[in-house]
Amino acid sequence: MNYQETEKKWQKVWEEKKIFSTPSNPKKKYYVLEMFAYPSGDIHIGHFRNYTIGDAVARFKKKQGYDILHPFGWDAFGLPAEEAAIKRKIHPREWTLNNISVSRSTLKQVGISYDWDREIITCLPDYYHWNQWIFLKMFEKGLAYQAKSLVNWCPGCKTVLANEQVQEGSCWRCHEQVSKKELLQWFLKITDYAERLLNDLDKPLKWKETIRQPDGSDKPMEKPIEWPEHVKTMQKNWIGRSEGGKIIFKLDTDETEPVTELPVFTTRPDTLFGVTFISIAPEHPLTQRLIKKQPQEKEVLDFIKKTVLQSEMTRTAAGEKNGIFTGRYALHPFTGEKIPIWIADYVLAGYGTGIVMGVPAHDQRDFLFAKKYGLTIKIVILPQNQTSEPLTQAYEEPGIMVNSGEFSGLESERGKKKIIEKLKEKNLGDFEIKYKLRDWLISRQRYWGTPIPIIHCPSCGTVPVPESELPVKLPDNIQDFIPKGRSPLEDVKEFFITACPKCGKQANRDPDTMDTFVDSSWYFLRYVDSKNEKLPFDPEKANQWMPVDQYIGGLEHATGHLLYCRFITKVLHDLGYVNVEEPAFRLFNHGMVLDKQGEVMSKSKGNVVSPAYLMEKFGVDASRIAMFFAAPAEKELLWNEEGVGGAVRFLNRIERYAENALSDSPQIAIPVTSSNTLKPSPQQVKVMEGTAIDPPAADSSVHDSPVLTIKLHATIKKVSDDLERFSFHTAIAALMELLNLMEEETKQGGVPLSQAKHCLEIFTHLLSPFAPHFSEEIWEKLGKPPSLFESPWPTPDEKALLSTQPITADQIRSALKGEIELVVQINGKVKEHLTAPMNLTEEEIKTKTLELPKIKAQIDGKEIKKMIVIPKKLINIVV
RNA sequence: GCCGGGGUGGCGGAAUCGGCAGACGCACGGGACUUAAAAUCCCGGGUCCUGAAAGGGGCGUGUGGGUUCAAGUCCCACCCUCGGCACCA
Repeated sequence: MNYQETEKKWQKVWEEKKIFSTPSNPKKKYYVLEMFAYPSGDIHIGHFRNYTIGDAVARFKKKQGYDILHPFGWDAFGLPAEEAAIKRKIHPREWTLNNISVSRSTLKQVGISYDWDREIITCLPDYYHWNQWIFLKMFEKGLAYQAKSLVNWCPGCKTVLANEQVQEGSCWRCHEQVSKKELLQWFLKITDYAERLLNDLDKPLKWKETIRQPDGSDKPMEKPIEWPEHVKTMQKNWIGRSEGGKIIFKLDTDETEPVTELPVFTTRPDTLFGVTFISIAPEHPLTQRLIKKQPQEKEVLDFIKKTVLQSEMTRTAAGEKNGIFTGRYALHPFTGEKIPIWIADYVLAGYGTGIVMGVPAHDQRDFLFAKKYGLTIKIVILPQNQTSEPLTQAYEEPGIMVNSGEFSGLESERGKKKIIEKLKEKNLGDFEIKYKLRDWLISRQRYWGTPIPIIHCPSCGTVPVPESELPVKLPDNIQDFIPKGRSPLEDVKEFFITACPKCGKQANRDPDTMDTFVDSSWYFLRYVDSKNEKLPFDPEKANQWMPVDQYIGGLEHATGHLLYCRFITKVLHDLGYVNVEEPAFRLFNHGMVLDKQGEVMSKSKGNVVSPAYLMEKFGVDASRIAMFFAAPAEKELLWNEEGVGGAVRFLNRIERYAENALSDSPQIAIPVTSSNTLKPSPQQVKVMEGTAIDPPAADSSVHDSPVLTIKLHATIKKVSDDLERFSFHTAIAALMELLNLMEEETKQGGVPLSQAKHCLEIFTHLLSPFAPHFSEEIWEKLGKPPSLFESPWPTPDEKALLSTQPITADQIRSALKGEIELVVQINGKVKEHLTAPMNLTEEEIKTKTLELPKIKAQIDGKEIKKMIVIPKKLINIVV
């Protein structure tokens, strides 16, 4: 088969017949979505793997009768476009759109079943218009706000970063060490949704009725999202909920100072009586006031200066903790005792209140700090039935409270509650829940992004751009993309200087652009109505198609994109634009593609494999089969070209079988020399012992091979189940087994032409999600009308299925004789096999087993303690 | 340090509910066909011991223990490895 011709031929048919167009009124919908692509050059083999998985799912579901939505688009804003612009002196738009057209053409050539009519490109105004719209809706609700705070600053990219974009203290993109800066920035209030984002990971949610039940029916259902457990766990850790309490320590003051409160957050209120110091983050605004006019003022200021300048990495690296005494004291809320206030570098300004109560006996960090500076260590929790002994490290487990006034003797878990309750009465504390999750910082001081639709007016303040004036277009005429630490848009006067929508006086636009994760946080909703000019999408259409039934992408987005898109979906839900509360019902994470040595593919290493190259060399279908077969889809794949040979051979064998089965005078099999030349030479037309498959018998007196029939139905079941659970490699292995048996049986002369054809037909259906072009071609050769993808997926005949699965040909043969092969073990070790009629009683089986010569010999003289008979499986003799 | 995944032939991997470990394939070795090569087809293979051979026996799923008639699968402890988080009070 000439694969290149075949590929083109069927891609054209699919397009002409609009096979993959989305139906407008879905009855039984299925939304398959792969994460869209960032267009940097052409797509690579990693993308190819991702999209091929989605393609197989979409084709399988289509054949099962679902109305499919399977769209694609481009995550087109972002820094690399600017970098390219600086390096090559071309406009980011040009670079981006060029890459899109190259990548799109590759994707079309590999025949992924997208509905290209719904394609979206986020850097075009008809898309980012709606980023701005969503931003304004959130601004109205108080979910978008501007605040001055300590934010992550990347000196490499010269812009701020969201928490999710800082990895091990470095920038996710350029890997420079991230520092902290205090800046006025825009945030989205994801923390308001922390509790829901956490709960909805496990809470049963109502889904529309078209999601299929395991039993095949289509009932409404209530169940939690089906996401991999590790993704859920990562999100839970990221959200980081902790229950505890807020406790107020009052500053020890004289009359000259106002009453000052030092609130702390703790998860261990039960250790309150063990507090021997208070520590405050160096960045905390209160510190400056505390130390004013203290004798050690200068030293403390020096310490703060030094610490704040250090990068987060060095500060948090080792266990070493540094601090300095402020000279001030706080008062214990129960005892009134004076407690020294320290400034400590291990206290984070951004979490809790930025002030911590130091309990060295029961917190390892406080312990190390106290040891270093010679502070008191006071034990207030003891393990059950133990007496107090000097500690070598903090005791952090629960226990019995001691030295805790009226609370002594209480079990610590109960004590937590009691202490807070008492403090609440005294107005010195309350129960509180804190999250590690911070609000989502979305402003970026860069050009290539969505302009923030806000105008800053000297008299009216922060004014949103009216909806009717959207989109605020990104200006084209920009000279300089080199980052300077403030947005380049500030230098584009026509853009930056504008009139205030309220008072009409001269005002400035907000010069920052949005984080590109805003674009990807709702794109799946745009696909349902990608050309809408009035709204980001029609709610009715969204309710028809949402949620995404199957989302497919890499694990790198577990705490970034996958959290943001859940957040924005909930916001849009609350605003009444969509019914679902979660964007995707099922999530699948595919593994990465690495090179032979297990190294990540990258341009700089020069080890990138392009789909275009594979297409050229092996054809799309053989490449797909090789990729599916090489490793489970969720695991990483070490790409090795040698594997493709096996895939090519597999397809050739199918083709050869088809040629034999379908030839007018099926007398012989013809060895195929290469996939392109199928011309039998006279020498080749010679039956050679062992060289070829004998033809399927045309003679109708030959009866169907029952072994093959049973295997065929077992394979239908196996492949269907495997597709459902994303086990593509075992599905292909099952097809290989079937082909092996088809050949073997045919060779024995036991397969009539009609059965050979029937097998091939079913085979073609089962192969089609993996090798779509090839399957269409065989389908056509079988005399079937195109397209194979309009023809339904086969279902196994239950009567032809054996109860035991999986089954080998030999097992089927025994079964056909009404016999079953049982394993005979002695003390759990396999010694013999017993072939016996299927319906023997346990007693008969026992007798037969003991008659086996080998078994007789082995148990000779030993006492049989017990015999265990597992019906249809095995006999174990215990001696 | 904490959380999660994983460890099975030369390699990728299979074993879906505790019941024949190594399906399927790659690479390899032998053979057939060929002037030759390629292609194709056939055969082989966990490992050790024993035997001239047919055969027979033992050991085998990271390590050590346990539960069970039976463990790759369940439990406990540990080692290695990959990924995430990392002073979150």
